[in-house]
Amino acid sequence: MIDIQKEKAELVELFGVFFESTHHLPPLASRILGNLILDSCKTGLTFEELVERMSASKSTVSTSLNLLLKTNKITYYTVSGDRKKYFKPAPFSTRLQNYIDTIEFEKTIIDKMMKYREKTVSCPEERCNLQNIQEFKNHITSVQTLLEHTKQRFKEIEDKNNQNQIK
Amino acid sequence: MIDIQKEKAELVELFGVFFESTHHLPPLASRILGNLILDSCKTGLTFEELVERMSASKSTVSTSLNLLLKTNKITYYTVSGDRKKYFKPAPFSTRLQNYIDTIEFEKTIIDKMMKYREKTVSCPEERCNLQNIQEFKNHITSVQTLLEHTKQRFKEIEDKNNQNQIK
DNA sequence: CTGTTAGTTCGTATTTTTCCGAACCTCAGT
DNA sequence: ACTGAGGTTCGGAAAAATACGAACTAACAG
Repeated sequence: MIDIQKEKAELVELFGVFFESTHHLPPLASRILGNLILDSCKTGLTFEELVERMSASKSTVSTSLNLLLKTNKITYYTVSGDRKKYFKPAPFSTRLQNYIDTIEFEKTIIDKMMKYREKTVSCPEERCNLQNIQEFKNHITSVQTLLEHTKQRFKEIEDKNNQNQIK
Repeated sequence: MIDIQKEKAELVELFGVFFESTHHLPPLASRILGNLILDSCKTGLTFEELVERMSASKSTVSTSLNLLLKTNKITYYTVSGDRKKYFKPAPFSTRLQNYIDTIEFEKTIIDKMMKYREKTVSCPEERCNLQNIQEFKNHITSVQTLLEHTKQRFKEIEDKNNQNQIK
């Protein structure tokens, strides 16, 4: 029993470190997200449960949750006749969309860079480099397509699950 | 002329914002990386040139460059009989490797999570969720394979270029 | 209309990050 | 052995991020 608790704590910590560095999230927000992911399929965690688990203040938990909501990392649902919010990690389709958006942004920068470079090429090496950049852009476009495809698959699964719950 | 300068400054800034948020880099390091990328195919920029362009202190530029080197975002080469270092962005193959490593880390976390979850499943929903996680893991493995493939392609191009330079 | 639950907002304390300048190091030329 | 170029290292200042508590709001229950 105590081992399971410990294993869970270590996992939350691992997720924490991962989210802090890859998603650029504050420590507490990262741990909250880790906790939600580990308990995701259960009913979801309430504000108060999180305050207790994290042993953090209400204000910080509130701010963190709002940050996670704004960046589409989590969602919440409510039950009528109950004022609590039940927080869950955002569905995979949404999380994948975040990556797609990042790549989209990267592509617009690359386009601008290529336009700038075309105006300023001064040696054959630079021309060759431009080709490489185009290759790189093609590559991230493939990644984007792959992400889009997976997102669509998850979306279908998620929609089906939602319909079952409504029934 | 002045327009080109302005366009370049805007691009450095765009790259700066992008690297700060996606690679979690300090402002100055991000701008340095942006500058190196924009001037990449030329001879590379020296320490002093960077100090001047960034109008930052030597110490900060030194620290930033070492950070960028340690995280494999840039490289440098030297010319014999010249003590200067010429900094360039790391080749695409190396930059792609960074993403591959991140995904590798993510996979180990997912594996640990799945082991934990298998021990603690308590409802059919959770079992379904586990399947989704497996699907997600399969997805990021495909991304990894795609990255690996592109990396290999760039590696060949880069090796060929290096051999030409030696000749 | 009073109390309670479920949070939010705001000002501030604390911690961490980022950057700087001064002193220092190292190698090459003289 | 002295000088200068090309950096590095270290202590600290300034700025930014993170978390906190107290006061507040909004909705509902009695």
